Amino acid sequence: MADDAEKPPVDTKDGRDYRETVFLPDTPFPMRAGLPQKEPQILARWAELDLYKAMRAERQRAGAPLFVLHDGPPYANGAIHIGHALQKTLKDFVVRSRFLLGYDVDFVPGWDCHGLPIEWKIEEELRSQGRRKDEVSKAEFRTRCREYAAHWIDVQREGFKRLGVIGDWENRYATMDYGSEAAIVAEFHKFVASGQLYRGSKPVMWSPVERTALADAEVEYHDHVSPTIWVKFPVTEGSDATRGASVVIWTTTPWTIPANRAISYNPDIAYSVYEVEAMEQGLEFEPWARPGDRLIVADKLAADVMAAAKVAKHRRVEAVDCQGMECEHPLANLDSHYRFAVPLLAGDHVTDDAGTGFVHTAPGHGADDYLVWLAHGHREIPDTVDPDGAYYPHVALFGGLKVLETDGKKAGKFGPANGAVMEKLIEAGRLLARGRLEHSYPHSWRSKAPVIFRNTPQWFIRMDEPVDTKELGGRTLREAALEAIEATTFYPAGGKNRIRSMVESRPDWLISRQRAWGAPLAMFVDKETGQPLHDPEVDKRIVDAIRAEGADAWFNRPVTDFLGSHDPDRYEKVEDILDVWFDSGSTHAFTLENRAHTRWPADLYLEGSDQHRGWFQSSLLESSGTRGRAPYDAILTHGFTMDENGEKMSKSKGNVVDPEQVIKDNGAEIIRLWAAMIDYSDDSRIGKTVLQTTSDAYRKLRNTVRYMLGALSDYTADEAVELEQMPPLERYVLHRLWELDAQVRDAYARYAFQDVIRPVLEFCQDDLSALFFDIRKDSLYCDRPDDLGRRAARTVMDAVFERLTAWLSPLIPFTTEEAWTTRYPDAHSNCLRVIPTTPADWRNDAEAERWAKVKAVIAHVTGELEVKRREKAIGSALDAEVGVSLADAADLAAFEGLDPAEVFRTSAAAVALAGDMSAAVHVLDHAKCERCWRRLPEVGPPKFLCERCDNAVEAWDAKRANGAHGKASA
RNA sequence: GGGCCUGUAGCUCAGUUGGUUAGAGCACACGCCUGAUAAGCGUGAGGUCGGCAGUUCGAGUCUGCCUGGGCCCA
Repeated sequence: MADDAEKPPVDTKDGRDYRETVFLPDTPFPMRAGLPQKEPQILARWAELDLYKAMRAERQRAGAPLFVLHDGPPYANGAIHIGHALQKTLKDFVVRSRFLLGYDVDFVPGWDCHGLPIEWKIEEELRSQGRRKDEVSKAEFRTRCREYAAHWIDVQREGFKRLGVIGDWENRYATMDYGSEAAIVAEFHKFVASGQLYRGSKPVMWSPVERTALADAEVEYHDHVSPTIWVKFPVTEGSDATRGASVVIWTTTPWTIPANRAISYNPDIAYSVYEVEAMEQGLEFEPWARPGDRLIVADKLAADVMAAAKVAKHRRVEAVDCQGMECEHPLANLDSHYRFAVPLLAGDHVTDDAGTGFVHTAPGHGADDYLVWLAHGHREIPDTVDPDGAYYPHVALFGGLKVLETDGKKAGKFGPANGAVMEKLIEAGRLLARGRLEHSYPHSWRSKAPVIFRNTPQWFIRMDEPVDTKELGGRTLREAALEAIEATTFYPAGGKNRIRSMVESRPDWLISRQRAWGAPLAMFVDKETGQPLHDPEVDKRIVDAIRAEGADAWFNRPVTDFLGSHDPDRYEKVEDILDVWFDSGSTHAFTLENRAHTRWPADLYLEGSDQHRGWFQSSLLESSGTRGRAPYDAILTHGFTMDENGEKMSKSKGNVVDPEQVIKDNGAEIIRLWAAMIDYSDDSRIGKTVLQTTSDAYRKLRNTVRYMLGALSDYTADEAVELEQMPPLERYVLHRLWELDAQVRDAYARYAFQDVIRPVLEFCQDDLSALFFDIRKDSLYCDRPDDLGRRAARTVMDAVFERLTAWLSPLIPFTTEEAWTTRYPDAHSNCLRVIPTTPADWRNDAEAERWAKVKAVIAHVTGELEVKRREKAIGSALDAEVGVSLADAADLAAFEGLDPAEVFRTSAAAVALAGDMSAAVHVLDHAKCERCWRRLPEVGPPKFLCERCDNAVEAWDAKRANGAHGKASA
C-alpha cells in the first residue's frame, strides 16, 4: 500500500513500526466498483468464453435436468425502457439461478415483429417522404417493415445484453423469420383443418384511418367530443295514446342514423307521452319543437329531454307500453329507401341513466344493437359504411360521405357524415335538439384516431364448438383452455383467477386483419360455399413456400403454385393477415419444438401481469386449440414500474427512469440488485432515492466481499481446520451458512429473489460485519499465521466466500465474477458453478442458541461502554475491562468456552452469575501493546508488546530472515 | 362503471394459526475507531401498521364500508 515516503513516522516507544508485522487485509478488489466501466469488461470476457453456450455444454455433459424458460417477445419497436429492464432481469435471475441449482437451462430470447405499430411507423416515414401509402407496393412496404423491425431487434438485443442477460442471443427467434412465419401459418392451418375457424359477420371495432378491424387489445379509451342529437321517430303502430306522437332517441353518432333499423327500450323503465306546452323565449335560433308536439320518453329523463329541446313548459299525458310499437324512420319522408318499419325491441342494455330511455339501434354499428337485433329474429345486417369509413354508394342521401377523415392533417377528425345527417334530419323535421358531449370513446391504440363499429366479414376461432380432434377430444376450446389453466401453477397464485375469469367470458377469437405486415391467413375459400379449402397438399405447398421465401410468397406467387390441380376460378385467395396475438401465441411452436436441447411445454412463462389478457392467453388458446393443453407448466407475473411517488412514468411528466442512463450512472448491477430487492409481483417504484438506497445496499455487499478477499489473500486449503477443532464462533457461522443454504435454494426454486437477497444482506451485516469480522479482526491481524484460531477463522471465511459468490451470482453476476476472478485469476467463470453443497454437520442448533444469548449480552455491554464513551472515560473498547453479571444461569453457560474479552472486543472481561444483568466498565491503565493495541498487564517498560504479539513478531522476523516472503501488509 | 391486485418508519422489506412496549437493513443525527478508511463499530431518533366501523378479553393480522394507487375490461 504505502511506500516508504508515505509511511507515517515511527512513534512507538521501542522505536519499531509494528505495522509491517500486522496481517492487514490485502486485495486489489477496489472498494469502489466503477461498475459502468467494469461491467463492459466482464461482458467482453463472457463473450469471449461464449458463456451461455459453455454453461449449457457443461451441464449437458453432467447429464443435468433441463429447464425451459420461454421468452415472451417484446415488440421490436423502440428503445428499451425500465419495464423491459425489470422483466429481462427477472428472466435472467431465473436462468442463472436454475443453472446455479444444477439445471441445463434453455432460454431463447425473441421478438414480436408484425403488426400495426410497425406498419404505422412505416406509413409515417412514407408520409414524411411525401409518398402515399398506395403508391408503394405491398412487397416494398413489407420489406420496409421487416428492415425496421430488424433494426430495433439489434438495438434491444444490445440493451438486454448490457444488463448481463444471458441466453441464446445468436439463435434468437423473431416472429418475422421465414421459419417462424411458416410455423405460424402451419398452426393456422391446424385451426382450419379442425373446423375451429369460421367466417362471421358482425360489428367489430374498425379504424377507418388504418383501414382495419381492431381487436379489443388494440383499442384504448380517451375523452372525445361528439355531437349529440335527439331525434324523433313518428309512431306508426301503437296504442291510441301514442297516435301522432314520436319516440325520441338520443345518440352521439348521428352518422349511424341511415343504418337505423330499430329502437330498443327496457320493459323495466316507465315511459310516457309528454306534450310540449310552451317553448323558451328569446332563443337565438328557431327551435325544432313546437307547442302541441307529443314526445315519448322515459319518465325519469323527461325533464332533461325537454330542457335540451328548449321546452319551457310541458305536461305528462299518459303512460306508454312500448311492446309491439313501430315507428317510421326519421328520413322516411325524404327518400323512399328509408320507408320501412322501425320496430321497438326490448333489451337489457337500455338504461335510464342518460339520454331518453330509448336506444337507437343500428345492427351494423354496435355490439348491443347487433345482439338485440339477432335476438328478435332478424338476420339481415345492413352494410352502410365501407372500409374507409365512407357511406357506400347505395346509401340514399349520403353515398360517399365520410364518417371520419382518413388522410392528411385532418385524419381522425369527423368527416362530413355527421353534419349531413343532421341537416337532413332538420330538413325532414325530425331533429328535436342537438348538442356536444365529451365522453370516453374508443380509439386506436396506435393512430390515436377514433374508431367506429362497423359490420364486416371476419374470421374467428370458435370458443364453444366441440372439437373432434385427438388433442381436444370433443372438448370446446374454452373447456380445454380452462382445464389447462387449472393445471398451471401461477406465481403469484392470484393470476389463476384473473386469467380464468377472462377466458370464461371472452368472445370468439377474431384473428383476421385487413393489413399488410403480418403472417397471412394463407388459405383458399370456395366461392360457392364460402368454406375454406381443406387439402393437406395445398397447405404443405403454402408452408414450404413461406419457409423458403417468407410470407411474401403468399402474396407474390401465383395461386396456381399452391392450388395444384384445384380450379383457380373456383377459389378466392384470402389476403387478410393474422392478428399479431396469433403470432405471439405460436412462439412456443417454433421455439420449443424442432430445436435441440429444449422441450415442449416450457417450465415457465414470465411476463408483466397485463399479459393475462395478452401473451399468456394467446399462447393458451393457440396451444389448447392445437395441442389440447397450455405450452407452459407455470406462469410468473410481475407488476409495473412506477416513478418514485408511485405514479405512472410519462414523458410529459418528466419522471421517466431510463435504464441506459442508470447503467451509465450506477451500472447494470444496481438495476439488478433493485430488481432483486423489490416485491416484483406488485408494482414497484424506481427513482433517485430508490437507486441511492440500492447503491448503499450494494456497497455493503461489496465491502463484505472485499474484506474476505483481503483477509483470505494468502489462504490455501493446507491451512484449513477441521470442524471439530473450530471455536464456537466459527461453528456458529458455519451453522448460519447451513441455514442460509436451505433458504437460498428454496427461495430460488420459488423465484422468490427477495428471500435470497434479504437474508444474505442481513447475514452480511449482523453475523459477518458486526460479529464475526469484528471479533476476528484481532486474530486475523495479530495472531501467528499458524495459530489454530486464526486458521479456523480463515477456513470459515473461505467457506463464506465460496457460498456468497455462488448464492449471489444470479442476482449480481458482475460483482461475483469480479470477486471470483480476483481470487482465482485462472479459474473458469463463476457463472459456471453449481451451488456448493453444505455439509449436514454444519448444522449446530446449540451454537445458534448460544449466540442468540451472547448477542443479547453483547448488546447490553456495548450499551454500558457507550455510556463511558459519552463520559469521555474511554474511546476504544480496548481501553476498558468489563465485569458482567448475568442473572440467568443459561446466559452464563452460553459463555462456556468463550473468551468474554474477545466477544466484547475489550482488553479484558469476565462474566459471573449474580443478581440482575449488569456490566461494570473499568478503565484500564495498563500500557497498550504496540502491535495489537490491547491494554494488558504484561505490557509495560521494558516490554512494549504483549506475549502473543512478541511471539508473533519473532515468527515474522524469523520467516523474513529465511527469505520466505511472508506476505503480511504488502 | 365491472373484475383482479395493492397501501407497515424517508427508501426497500419482515411480521408464523389474531396474543405482551410493531421489527430489520439502508438513509438520518450523534459518538467511537483511524490497521476494511469515500470503509468499520456503536448509540439514538423516526411508525395513530391508508381511514372509519365492527367481531373479540385482545386486531397490523378477521369482517364490512370508505379512500389512494395499479393492471385488465367497459
